[in-house]
Amino acid sequence: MSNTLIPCCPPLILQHLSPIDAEQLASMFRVLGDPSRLQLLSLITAQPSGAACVCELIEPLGLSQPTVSHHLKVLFDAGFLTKERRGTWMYYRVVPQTLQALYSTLQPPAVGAEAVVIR
Amino acid sequence: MSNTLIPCCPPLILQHLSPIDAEQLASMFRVLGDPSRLQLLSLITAQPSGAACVCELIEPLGLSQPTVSHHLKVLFDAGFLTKERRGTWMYYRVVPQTLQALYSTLQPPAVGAEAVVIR
DNA sequence: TCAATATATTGACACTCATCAATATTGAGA
DNA sequence: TCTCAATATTGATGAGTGTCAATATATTGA
Repeated sequence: MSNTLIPCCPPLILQHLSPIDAEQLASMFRVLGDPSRLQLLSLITAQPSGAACVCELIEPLGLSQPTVSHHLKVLFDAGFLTKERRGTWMYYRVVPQTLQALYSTLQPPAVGAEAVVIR
Repeated sequence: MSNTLIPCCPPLILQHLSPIDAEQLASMFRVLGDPSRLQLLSLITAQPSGAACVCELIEPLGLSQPTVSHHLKVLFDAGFLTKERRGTWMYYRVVPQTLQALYSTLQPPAVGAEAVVIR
């Protein structure tokens, strides 16, 4: 009732982080560590269709076309976006599972989380 | 049953992200975008007492003392750690609320999340 | 006050990366 | 095939940053 803890989301803990895991995880956070890329994720998500072409993203970001393409490539390579051709346009779409997986790494093992959800 | 969605965690959406919010959020992710800093958070959390002094963190990280102090300062300045003097030692402790707040920004408004949890 | 220990700061260097201009590539239509 | 529009790539540049050696600061104990 008055419990302020979200049932499925126990306190965040980074457990047994090997150097390799740390580098992998850090590389994902590094991708999100740029305001333009966060705005891209936000803008694409905000589209009614859930997808956006490059030309729709240039003006709201206030960056050059090559720079926007660069950021989209970084997001794509990291698995945050998918892309699909439609004629000359390339439509990008957010992959929610990637963000989901990312912050799952900040939580205790899924077993414990599952248990809390189920019981 | 066969629903793969976690009840309390609807698809991640970054909504209405202003340039200022984007920069603030990105700066937090940037702090986590370094493997040494992730390892520091992991190591400190793993301590039975929940706290660790600098001298305990140097050897497992394999970095120089000034570099470890530097990373601790970055984490402290961003609100991921607290510090407390005990004699000549300085003990650092993880602030779970900061990590919690960080990934809350990746989710839809709490209202929607609450609703999903309750039903 | 002095010495020893723990931590923080400074300065320098190498490396990464965000950005743009210029150019290349791709696809559609004539 | 040619042209045009949309996107991607290349190369260059400047800003940021992770790292260390050297040094400074702070605390304890004699």
